[in-house]
Amino acid sequence: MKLAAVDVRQAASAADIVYDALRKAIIEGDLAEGENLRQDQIAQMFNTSRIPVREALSRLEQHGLITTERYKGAVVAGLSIEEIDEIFEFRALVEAEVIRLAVPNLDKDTLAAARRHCEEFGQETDSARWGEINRSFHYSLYTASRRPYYLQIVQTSLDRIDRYLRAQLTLTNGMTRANREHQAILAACLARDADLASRLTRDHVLNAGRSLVAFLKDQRS
Amino acid sequence: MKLAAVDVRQAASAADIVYDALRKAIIEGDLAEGENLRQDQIAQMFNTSRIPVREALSRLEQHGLITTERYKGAVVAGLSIEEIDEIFEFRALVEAEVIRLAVPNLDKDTLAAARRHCEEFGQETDSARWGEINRSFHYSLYTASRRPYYLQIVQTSLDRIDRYLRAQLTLTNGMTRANREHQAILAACLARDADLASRLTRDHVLNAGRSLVAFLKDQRS
DNA sequence: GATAGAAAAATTGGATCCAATATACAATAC
DNA sequence: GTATTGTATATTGGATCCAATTTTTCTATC
Repeated sequence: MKLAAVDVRQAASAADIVYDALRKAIIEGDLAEGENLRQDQIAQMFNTSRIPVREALSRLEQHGLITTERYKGAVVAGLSIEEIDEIFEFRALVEAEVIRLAVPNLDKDTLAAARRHCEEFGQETDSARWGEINRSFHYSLYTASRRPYYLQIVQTSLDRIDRYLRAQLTLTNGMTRANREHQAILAACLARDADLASRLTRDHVLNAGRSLVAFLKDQRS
Repeated sequence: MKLAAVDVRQAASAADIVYDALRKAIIEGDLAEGENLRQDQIAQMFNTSRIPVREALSRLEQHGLITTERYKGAVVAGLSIEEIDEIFEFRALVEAEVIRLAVPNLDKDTLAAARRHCEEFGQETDSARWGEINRSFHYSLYTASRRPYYLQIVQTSLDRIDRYLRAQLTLTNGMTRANREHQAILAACLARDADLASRLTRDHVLNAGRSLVAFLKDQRS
């Protein structure tokens, strides 16, 4: 007899499942900013009690995706223009460093995967998938930095602003610029030019931030 | 009638209280690495049920201060040398940028407060207080950067390694070097030299990291 | 005495129940 | 008609109870 070894203890708890689902829904913008998250309602959706829901909400609050008020409940967190600006500035700092650390470690397979994501991004017409492909492209390169702590921070930063980015990309045409910048970053990686890749990544993030902030300023006024 | 307005809703929940207490205990090293955290035991300590305790543990896990395994419970998280090294490298990157952004905004009062913390750090003989004073010194300057998101990240990074730093400072004499470096950083801030303050902060963090890693390598072998 | 297996105890995850608080709405005074 | 008070309902925070799982202890066997 031959069986694939599976660690059954990896089975997720109800709180994990609820957390993942809510995180995804918030990131993808399926839950509107300011929308109330009723514990009972969510519990029923997942056929569970409110206990795991509360645990999930508590975690989401730690990551800044929702805000809660005692006896009032949780609402999907909204970010001010200033907060969004700060997060993009932060991402530019950290991601520029991550790609710099990654370049020396990039192997053939990683670069090939990044190229695929890059092409996929350019060809995809379903705007709902851009956010995901964008992450895949950058992460495929970032992972080579071998800096799990950096990457975790980058992920929580991305989580906070992803919903805005997606909304903007579907409504404007920031895609073509993003695509061009992706190709330039990839080219710098292929040329093993860490400094250039770092500078381009920094600009890529800052451009996206500037473009998003301008979009939101217009939309919110 | 005239009464001072007080927002009664600020009252913390049981989960908040437990979270704060456990976070403090872990950061200060009162809970040994690998130590089991029994829900029941903690609940009794705080005269509450296990529900808020579980919420607190869930939050602590999100911040990397503990690790949990399904049906097995929570233990105080330990960091490998590599992880500690990475966190110091990350802190050096972010804190160097934060101080650079802070310098232009430093006013008289802030600088005076920083000077007090700096002197206090040099004079304090109770090693248990060094960690706290160290934070106060750096944060008094960092706050002027007006970057709440950066500061939040810096805080969680510090939280992760604080216990190791404190243990080392009590056993070795890294204090005198730290004190000298603090004075240099403060001087650069007084001279409004953002670049120098940034470089010195970067070196300060990297030096602390190198010193700690060397100490731990020796201790763990 | 050491070891494998079964029973018992301990521990966690989740469901249900109760208390505290907030919100919505009706009743009343003016 | 409007503002204020009281009441009913909805919602959250926490306690208690039950099920799933792990850890420990006991026992039989060698």
